[in-house]
Amino acid sequence: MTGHYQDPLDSAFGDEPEDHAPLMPAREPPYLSGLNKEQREAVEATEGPVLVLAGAGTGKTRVLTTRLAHILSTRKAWPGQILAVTFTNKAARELKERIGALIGGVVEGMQWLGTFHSIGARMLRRHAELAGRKSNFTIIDTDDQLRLMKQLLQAENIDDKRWPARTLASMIDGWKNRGLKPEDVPDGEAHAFAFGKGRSLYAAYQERLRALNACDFGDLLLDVLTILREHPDVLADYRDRFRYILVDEYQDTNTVQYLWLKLLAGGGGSGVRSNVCVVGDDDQSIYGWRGAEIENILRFERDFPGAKVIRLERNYRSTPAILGAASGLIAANKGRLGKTLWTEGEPGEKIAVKGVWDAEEEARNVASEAENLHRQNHLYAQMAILVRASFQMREFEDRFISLGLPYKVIGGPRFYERAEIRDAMAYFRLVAQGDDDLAFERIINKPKRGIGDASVQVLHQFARSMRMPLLAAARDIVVTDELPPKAKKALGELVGNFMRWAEVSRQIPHTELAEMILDESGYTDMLKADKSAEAPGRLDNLKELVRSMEQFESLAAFLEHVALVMEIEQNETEDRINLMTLHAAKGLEFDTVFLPGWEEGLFPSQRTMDENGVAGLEEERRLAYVGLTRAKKRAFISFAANRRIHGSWQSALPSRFINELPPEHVAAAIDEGFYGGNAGFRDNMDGFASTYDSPGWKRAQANKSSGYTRARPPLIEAQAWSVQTSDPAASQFGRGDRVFHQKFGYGLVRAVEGNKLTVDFDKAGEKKVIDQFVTRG
DNA sequence: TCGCCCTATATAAGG
DNA sequence: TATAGGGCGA
Repeated sequence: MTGHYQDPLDSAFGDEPEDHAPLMPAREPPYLSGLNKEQREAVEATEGPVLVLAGAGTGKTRVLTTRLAHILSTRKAWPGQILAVTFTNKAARELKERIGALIGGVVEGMQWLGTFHSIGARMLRRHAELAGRKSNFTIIDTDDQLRLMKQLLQAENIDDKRWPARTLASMIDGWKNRGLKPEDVPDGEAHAFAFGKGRSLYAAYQERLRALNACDFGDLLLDVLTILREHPDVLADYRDRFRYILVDEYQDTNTVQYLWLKLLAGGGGSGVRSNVCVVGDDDQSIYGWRGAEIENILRFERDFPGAKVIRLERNYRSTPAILGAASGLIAANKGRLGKTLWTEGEPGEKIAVKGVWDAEEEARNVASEAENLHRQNHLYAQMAILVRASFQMREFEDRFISLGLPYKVIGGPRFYERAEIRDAMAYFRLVAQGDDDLAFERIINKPKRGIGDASVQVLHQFARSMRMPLLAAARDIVVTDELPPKAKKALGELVGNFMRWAEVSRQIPHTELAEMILDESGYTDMLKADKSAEAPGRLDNLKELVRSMEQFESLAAFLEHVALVMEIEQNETEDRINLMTLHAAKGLEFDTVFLPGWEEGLFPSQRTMDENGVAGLEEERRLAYVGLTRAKKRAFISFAANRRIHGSWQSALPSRFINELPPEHVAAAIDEGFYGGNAGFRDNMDGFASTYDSPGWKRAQANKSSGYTRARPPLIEAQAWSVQTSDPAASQFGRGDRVFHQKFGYGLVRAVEGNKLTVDFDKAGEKKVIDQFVTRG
């Protein structure tokens, strides 16, 4: 049986002619065998611009690696003549490893295979002087970025309560993502921050970075773009060098990356017909909030006239049922390039959709389902729970811990983002580069050595007047009487330490140096004295940090790696269930996928819809599509009628995405007891499918999304799903009423606010509930 | 300068 | 509900 899903938007492009020259079978290289027709075409179409639309699970990575291997083994280019860009280090690593496996041995010399940022850093170090920097510039992290901006706001006397540094940081990031230098920022946008100070703050920030010989992640791309634009000789050199260009996840490129690429690839009427191949899937574009422009991929054929478009549509991952559900869902989006994914085999299990009372029950269900599968010899490692927001993880973790079910969280705070690691890194950075003021500020009083804000201010003043970096200024200030004796002594010791560390750094291995710094600075002692629960873990992390330094030749090499990679590799052999956000799941696959929290407001996220309207909703829908297509064999979707968000209870309707799943691929269930004591409704509702097919349900959905007349749904839905939409004035309860709630029991109404009641429950304490969930008691 | 308490706030997270 | 950061008293 074949699942074949017609996509109504599929006619956006015509079929490609089959015009490639057939290879002689006898001489066919082994790596080509096993590729399907389209994959093979994508591998062999090496010349001219190519867009490979790779649907979920269609063998994209295989095509990418084979294509590169093909170019190398047919000697079309040397490794150093290929530019291959990815978004994540993981993807870059995987490419490198798999090419090696294909052509035998390790690939040497692919120095231009990497992330946008690592390639940007490489280029910028080569031409640093053209961007007004020295080639040993520091790459600052988001912490440093924020600290710097706070200083700028303070210097400008801007109230950082009203205009938080975070907001400025994200505005500047946004501008950099769009390739805008301070002078390019449109007036209107510059005025959006602190009464028109946005642009000058951006300029001041850049000025400070330059003075610090530092740059942020955005600069790694924007400065390179500027250099390529303003120095035709440099551009010509790179154009000449890169015989083949390959970009992975093209739908995630932002404007700077796009402009950068277009310059290098010579698109847009430059007359150069370059061999640029971009690979991506418009249906999996989920990073608009990070600056990604889905338009880039939609527009590729116009940017590179005569581009060949190859669609990979045969899915090797999921069952027809899963693929059918996902295809049906994504069909609701407009403005797609359109693909018709298909697969072979038995239809497989339907998507299980289940409504539950609250998040706790949802977690109980998922856990017991997982245990069931595990008893039937399914590996936990082949199961994943994909949530929209990380706060949803808590319920699952609680449940797994109490059951002793092994789990692991993917993503989340990364190793190099931990405070203790950043502190240690700041010490190392400062030893390597004495004028790294941001690092110095970070650790000047960590561990506490009696140098408070006041002393730091004095030091700042002094450094500024002497036009010196802070560390050098500290060395000078301790022979004056500018500082109080205590601070003066402490600072003197610190400066002495740094001078000594810098000295011995030339003589001893950097791992030894690292240990010396951590011990002599008092940092390890501080953690040893710390009796909090986290302290031992932090000490372990520091040990791990020193251990990971061993793989690097020098301190400088290590620092560059950390700045760009931010993660530490860990080998995983234990059988554990995976818990992560939907975003973190992109590119992964599992036999079984649990998709909890499909509720209006949570998924699709209300905030995204408020901020970005239909485009936001469509991105949420793509996220749902990504989630579903992670599943190979089975998917479980659930939604909870009630959820505690930031401590207060909220009720929600099932996600509209549930309604958009083709019914033939869905098996729905309502949990027993969902209607609690409300006997009489249960008979109508024994199958959820009948509910959401019912006219009442459709009407409720229509009212929900139409936005204006929010009619109160019929009582039956009101009871079943609750509403956030009922008339605020209509609460039938008043202060002092005695009420009963299904979950919390009896209580006394303390306050009424629209349809929200604050109830003091006898057992559960004070809670906010929606009036539809209580009855008179 | 340190530490405690109070209050404001709350997606997603790559490099 | 949890946490982070600011304000204020010792």
